[in-house]
Amino acid sequence: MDPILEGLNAAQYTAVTSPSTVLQILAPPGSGKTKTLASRVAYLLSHHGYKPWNILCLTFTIKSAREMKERVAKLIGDGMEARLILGTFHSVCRRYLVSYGHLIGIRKGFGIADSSDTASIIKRIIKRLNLNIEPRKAQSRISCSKSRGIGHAELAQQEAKKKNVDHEEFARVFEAYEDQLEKSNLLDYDDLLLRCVDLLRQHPTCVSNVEVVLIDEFQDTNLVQFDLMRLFAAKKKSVTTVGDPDQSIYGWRSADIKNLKRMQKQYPDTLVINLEDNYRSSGAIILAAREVIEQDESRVSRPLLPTHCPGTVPVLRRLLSAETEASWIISEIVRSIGMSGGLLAYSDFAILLRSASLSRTIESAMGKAGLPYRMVGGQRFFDRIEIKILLDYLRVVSQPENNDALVRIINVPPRGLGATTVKALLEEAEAKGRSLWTLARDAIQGHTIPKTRMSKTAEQRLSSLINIILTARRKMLETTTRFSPEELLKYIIKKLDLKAYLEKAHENDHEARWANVEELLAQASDNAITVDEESVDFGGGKELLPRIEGLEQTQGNVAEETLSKFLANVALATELQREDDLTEGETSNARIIISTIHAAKGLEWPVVFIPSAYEGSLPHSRAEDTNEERRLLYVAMTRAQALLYMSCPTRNSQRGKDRPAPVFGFKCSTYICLRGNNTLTIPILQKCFQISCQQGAYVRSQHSGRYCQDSAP
DNA sequence: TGATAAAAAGTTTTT
DNA sequence: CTTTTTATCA
Repeated sequence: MDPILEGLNAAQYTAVTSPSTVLQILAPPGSGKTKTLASRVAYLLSHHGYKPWNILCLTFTIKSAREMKERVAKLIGDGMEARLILGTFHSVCRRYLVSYGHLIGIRKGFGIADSSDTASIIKRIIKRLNLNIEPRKAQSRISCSKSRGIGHAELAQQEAKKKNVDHEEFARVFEAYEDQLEKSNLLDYDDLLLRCVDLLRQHPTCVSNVEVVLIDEFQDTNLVQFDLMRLFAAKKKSVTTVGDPDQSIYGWRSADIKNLKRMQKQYPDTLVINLEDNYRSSGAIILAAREVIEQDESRVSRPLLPTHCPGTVPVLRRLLSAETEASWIISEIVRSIGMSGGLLAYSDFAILLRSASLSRTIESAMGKAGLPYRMVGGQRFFDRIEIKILLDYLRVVSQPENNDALVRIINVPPRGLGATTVKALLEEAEAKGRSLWTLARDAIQGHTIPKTRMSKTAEQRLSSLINIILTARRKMLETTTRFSPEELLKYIIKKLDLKAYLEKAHENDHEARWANVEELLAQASDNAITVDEESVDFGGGKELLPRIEGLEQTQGNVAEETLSKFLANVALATELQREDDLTEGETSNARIIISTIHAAKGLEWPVVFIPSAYEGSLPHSRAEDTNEERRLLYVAMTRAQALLYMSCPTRNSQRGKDRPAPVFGFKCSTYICLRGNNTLTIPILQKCFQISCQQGAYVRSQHSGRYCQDSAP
């Protein structure tokens, strides 16, 4: 039997081998979704004779792109996987825009504005226009508009009819924002997709080679991504999507579940295949998870069948405080490892959180107990201040006309150019229609004399900054051999005397910060940063995208593009793979994982904890869609293979002093109680669901048997 | 005008 | 408990 088809069940086999050109696979948690998709790619390659460079495979996260690639490699090998067009929506779009952006007037070497860039641009605009919209709101609204394919021009038209002050102000912010991005030659996350849609609409030949499009996590696509799918598949109209409506947890990012139906309408001969068997979790866990998801009455019922035995029943535990909760989790971990006789390792445990900020108590308890852990999600490595400084320097080297990056570094380390001076310079540049960089450079070189006055020392220091940038640029452009951003970083660090600056500015923890800098250097040098598949062979002269007859791809300076790609990868990377910190003989995977639920999607562990499962946190108090929060809990629960623990503290010490937990109409004492035959009723998401509990699971309770009582003193 | 100190306010999830 | 804004001083 063909090794590609080995070990597939009937439904998976049908999905992998289906001759239908349009396929919609609905795959609940643990049903072998990625396996099926990877097998289909392998099958198409080996049985249909497709060439890998004509297959386009889109995912949402870098992690799943990587996994996809590994799986295909395992199935067919032969280096085929490296030649697939495979990556996240954003990275693939970036690739097309780099190669063909010139066709729709996108300037060479554009940068990517990450969410903090976006935030600061919007903040500045609102301040300048003297509006009183909340910057965060404006930001999400802009992104929402864009994800529905509505630009500021269309929006302005719409708003003209509405005649609403709020809307009008928003439209102004939107326009100014777009204008600012254009000026700085930046594209934000939504632009990457939106402009790629423009490109493919106007120049469909760019993707005329594409024979099949495959999309993972289809329930997370938004309208623009749906358009992208259509456009990518325009020639052969062959599309395979995999997804699960029950795991749609990105509605807040404008993911539109209607895309499933929309796809069936777009391609009338869509074949829908349901995978139903769960190979991941114990029967009891599936049962509990199903009870949660089935509370959603608007949901179309689809079966999820356990293949494993019932196993141990999930546990819900109510505890005094977040601290108690953390130490309970730790004691459970230690106990399980002990009782399993070493069968379970640290890496078999995961703690999944609604919000990253909840990790604090758990992390500190872990630290005290000396358990090795790794936090996934939360603050990104690249968001650390010292790293951002360096990256901003690189961005200025890459694109000096990026005003925002320049503003952020112009007085770091302090050069005597305070807010007022910078503001004056910016206004002058604006008035002259030049970038801040050009203005400053010409001023220093004596071509023009700026109106803005500054002190002699400030002028000298500014001059040295400009020289650093100019020299760095020259270094980069003159490089003909292998170039790595590391050299530039080293040069900048040396010139700035960054170490001394960090020691002065962050007395307490400058060592940790310097370590981060060194980490960044390591990442920049060994290409580990190029998490994105396409970047690996950049220097080798391999083509980014298959060459298309009669279409010219942008060719640029190799070093310049390496730097811009490095920066793009940083902007698109969620986290950094750190395999190198194996301290004290531990292996890097011998760690307990603490993660947000969102970041845990697609993963699985033998033992999963879901702390802070109380109303206000899950469902989150600021969430708009309770059903989505419910699905979030469903996703979290279905990460567990053998043991599932949920817990909730009765008190909340987030604001310093102990205070009763946010109630939101949910009274622990009323809802959490042990009924006659060992059945716990849990108030999750307004409706109760029941988990029958094994006798003895609570024997170690401080409240010997009396679960009905509120444990708060 | 810029740096420092004190006060205030703010916390969802991610490409 | 931390980060960002505002008031004061050099």
